[in-house]
Amino acid sequence: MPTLKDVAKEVGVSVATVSYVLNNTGSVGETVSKQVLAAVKKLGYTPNRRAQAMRTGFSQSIGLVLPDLTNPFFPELAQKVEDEARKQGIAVVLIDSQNNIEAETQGLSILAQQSVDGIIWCPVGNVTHEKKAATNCPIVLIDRPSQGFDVVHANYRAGGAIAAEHALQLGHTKIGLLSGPQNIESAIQRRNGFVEQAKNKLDIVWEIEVPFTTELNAAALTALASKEATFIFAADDLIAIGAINALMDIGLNVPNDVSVIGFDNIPWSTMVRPKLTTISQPIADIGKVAVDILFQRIKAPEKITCAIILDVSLVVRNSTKAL
Amino acid sequence: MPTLKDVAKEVGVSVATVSYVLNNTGSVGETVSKQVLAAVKKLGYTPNRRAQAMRTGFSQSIGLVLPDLTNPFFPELAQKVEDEARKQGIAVVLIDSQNNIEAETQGLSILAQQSVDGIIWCPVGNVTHEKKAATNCPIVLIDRPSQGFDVVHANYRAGGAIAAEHALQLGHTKIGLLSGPQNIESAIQRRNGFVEQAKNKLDIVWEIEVPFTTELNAAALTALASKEATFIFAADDLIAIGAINALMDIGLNVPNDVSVIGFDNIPWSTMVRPKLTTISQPIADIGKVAVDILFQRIKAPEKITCAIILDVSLVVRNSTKAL
DNA sequence: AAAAAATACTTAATCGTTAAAGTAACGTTC
DNA sequence: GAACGTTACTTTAACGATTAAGTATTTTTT
Repeated sequence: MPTLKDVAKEVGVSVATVSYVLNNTGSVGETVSKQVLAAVKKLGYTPNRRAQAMRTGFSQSIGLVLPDLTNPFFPELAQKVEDEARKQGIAVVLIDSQNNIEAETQGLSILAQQSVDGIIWCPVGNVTHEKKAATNCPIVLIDRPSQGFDVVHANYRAGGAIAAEHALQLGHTKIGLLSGPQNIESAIQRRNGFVEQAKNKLDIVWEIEVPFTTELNAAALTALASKEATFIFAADDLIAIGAINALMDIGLNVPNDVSVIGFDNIPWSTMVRPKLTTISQPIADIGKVAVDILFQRIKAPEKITCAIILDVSLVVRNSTKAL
Repeated sequence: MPTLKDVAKEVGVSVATVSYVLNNTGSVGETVSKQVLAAVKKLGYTPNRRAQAMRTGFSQSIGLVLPDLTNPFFPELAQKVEDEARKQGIAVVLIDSQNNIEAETQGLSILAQQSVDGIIWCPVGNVTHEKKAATNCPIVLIDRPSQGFDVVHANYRAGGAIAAEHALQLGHTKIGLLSGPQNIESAIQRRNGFVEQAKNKLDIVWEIEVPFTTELNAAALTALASKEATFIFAADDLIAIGAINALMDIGLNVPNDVSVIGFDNIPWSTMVRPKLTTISQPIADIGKVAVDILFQRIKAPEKITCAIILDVSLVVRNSTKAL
């Protein structure tokens, strides 16, 4: 790979001059400037980001730490984040913790070693300020807020409330709750949003905590088989799809016997039958906003943290129906 | 972040000594050695990979270039690749070209700038040796072979043949082919494997080329609506799922009226109804083998390229049925 | 016991870049 | 025309690591 030195030799100037031309700093004559640019093109020079990072402290890379790429919410997000970063010439270092705290910690350490300029992080464990300090760079959380950190996420509380309102509108009163992991803030808020809106209006006949996957646990399957609920609020689309399949497996029809609503509006929600009624999050927007905020923080670190909460909306498809 | 210098000062030795201890090179006394290790722990020193890269030429990072993370085949692969790399302390720089050649080229250029040690690449366009030269590092292709490159992929040809055999076994003779993009080697081989095995035994009544997505084009929808075929071989599971939905939308039942077989065995193939009969690729193995080969090539560049072709198998579920 | 070899370090050069400081040459200003 | 400012460069130090080469000190060999 050609270096500044090669370009300098080609033109017959010092490396400093070449650097000045490329960065628009210092003062360089027009003739030399053009010669340098021509040589850069001719040799196919591109800056060595590692060397640049050593001098400037900026590696032109960011970290993206996700809990599980096999959850279809995240590939979409990752795609958007990578796209926004790439457009600005920034590399994205991916860590998939697979919902494992140790893997996540190890991943963050790798990011610190690579000295990324910032991190977009959807945490599986608790986010502590020591963990932040260890990374030594700005962090923007996504999906899962934590005190004292910048965060971008959808309005989960409102989403939960909208789902409850939808149940009400359709005349349902017997509600089953497949709430997500209640140690994760975004799952807590979805649940609480629903429960608050349901208060005194809807009857929550059972509530089971399940992970964010299509595989329901035994308790959930038992609850579904009890046939007590006519409307099920699932904490995300994966759970909803798992529930629909489980219901069909025991001979119940969705939406005729039971209505099911999901959360996220992942691409697959239109590919399953019945198509899923769900609360739509602006996944691409979350990715874009997270990158924007992170780049801002990298340029100018900020004491005051912000929480960007994006609107959600109800998408009615075929998995819910009036009683 | 603490540096070698800090550790050296803490112990009262030179940076060289610290470096020798950490790399098990040179000769260092046991007492000093222990003191250094203690100081490393105390200060929480981790090597600055950027600086290391400048001296040694190895950045402890690899690139992963994929065509589309929203195709569920790739997140699984990415997860495995990242996992294998992380276990060895290697960072993975992700590029999602979104099936766009320009984005891919730009991504490769970013990887070159970041001086990754090697690249795992599922190419959207043609793989030329100039492109390889521009990256200046070993490359292992996945899924899409190209002359003169190391590659890891499943036995597509055999997979196609197995699918044809399955159709034959079930007594089908009128076949519809939803072949994937015929500018992509892996799609070509899937098709050819099927067609060769079908020769003189099966009647391919129509063949439509569609992209690797669930959205079928107009020609495909027309072909499906013609009801000429009783067995459809889709080039991947996404296409198969799209086909099943399209068939159901026009009132045909799968598998009673039409059988559909996919390819890949993505996790979603069990979540759609009917569950998908498909040709299973060992996705995780592909990821692991690709990483292994790449690490080998990084350690010792090799002139002779290899093609690792992994076995596929038929997974019979509910989307195919005897005529 | 003197020479040679091994041990345990330090010094200093280097990777590719940036940027502060230095240096000519030229143009202004009074 | 001397002093000053500006322009257009070059020289050099630094970032954090590795490693060849150098230097004492100790150990082994003969």
